[in-house]
Amino acid sequence: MPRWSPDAALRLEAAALDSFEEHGFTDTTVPQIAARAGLTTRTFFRHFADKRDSLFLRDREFPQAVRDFLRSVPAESTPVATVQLGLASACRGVQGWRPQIARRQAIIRSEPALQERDLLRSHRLGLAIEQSLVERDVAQPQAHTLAAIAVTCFDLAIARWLDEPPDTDLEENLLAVWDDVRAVMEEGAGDGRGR
Amino acid sequence: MPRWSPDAALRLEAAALDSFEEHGFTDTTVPQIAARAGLTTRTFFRHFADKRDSLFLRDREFPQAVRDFLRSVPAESTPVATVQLGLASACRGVQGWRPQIARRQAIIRSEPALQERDLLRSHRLGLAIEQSLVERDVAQPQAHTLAAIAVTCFDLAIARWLDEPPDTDLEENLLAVWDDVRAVMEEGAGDGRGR
DNA sequence: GTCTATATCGCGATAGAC
DNA sequence: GTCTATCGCGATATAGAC
Repeated sequence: MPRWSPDAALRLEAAALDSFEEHGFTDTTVPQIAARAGLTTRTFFRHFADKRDSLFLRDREFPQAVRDFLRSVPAESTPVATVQLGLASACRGVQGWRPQIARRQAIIRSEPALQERDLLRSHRLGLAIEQSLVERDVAQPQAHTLAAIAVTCFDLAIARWLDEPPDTDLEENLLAVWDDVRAVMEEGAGDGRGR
Repeated sequence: MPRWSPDAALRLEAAALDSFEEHGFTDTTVPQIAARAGLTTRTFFRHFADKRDSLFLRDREFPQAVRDFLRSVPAESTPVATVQLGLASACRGVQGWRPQIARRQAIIRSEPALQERDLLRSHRLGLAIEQSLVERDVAQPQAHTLAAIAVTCFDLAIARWLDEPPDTDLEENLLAVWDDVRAVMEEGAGDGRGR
């Protein structure tokens, strides 16, 4: 039997989520979280950069997963189609985590510091998409913009999804959002005075 | 003669910028910044939420200025045209601050914690645009998306502007970026297989 | 303005895995 | 033995309470 079990980060994440729900983010101390996970404060900080970071363990591998998936999309696929495929894949990856995501969102909403950290999550997702597009020979500015649009759609779809019954399909939400965005885009493609 | 001069926040901001450039962000302490501005640590925290915040004093009034400007745009203007006018106005407001912005960007790039704070700046600008659009009876999701695109364009234009000679016009950069975005949008308006 | 909690992190030691 | 994850102690600065 090992002296320490190998899932320290996961236990810390669970302990943090529970603690934040019970006492609120600010009134929870790192020693409390660590103790709850059966670990020390020092160990907490070896796994997480700060208290906020403990809520975002799950998202660490997400950008890489997106990059990996986008690399598997055929080169003939247009940038927009590629991004759509990527988002659909991301939806499938996220679909099963709805309860945890809902719990986390509730905590994030309650704390500006966490909202800020959540922006970093979005930003990193955008960066992964942007880099993947550049790898596919999309020009930097276009890649940047398209990635920003994609992230906006994704976040918007998640927000709507969490407002709906638990069995709703995230991917369907995403398609609906994408259509909304397309409407904005088509207006934007004109001369600014409608088409 | 007042016992304290009325520009405490401005002096602290300048002191912070200088200190960060000299010793780096992490190696600069708040007492150092405060002393340099001839003030106490306590006073620093009366003006700024945290160390990072001292670099973003200028941006506080920015969202409100954008809101005010957008309220002055005629109601007949389409959402996209309105946003374009708003960004052009923002460009004019920012144009004069190029040296300070360039110095700040260099520091931000060096420190992940500051990059995260910078995302909050973008987010708040987006929020101001989104809210202004909703006030003009644009539907929430469309307003959200259009605001995200606008912020993306603005940030991209600033980034390009800082890479170019000091006398370059920011507004011209913005128009160029907007055209790039329009290209992406037009492809996005199709069936995902190009047009 | 002063005082204090606690977030954060450097360092050396330890204990199992291989 | 070497490597890695953890622990325990201690120092400092941030940030907020009084």
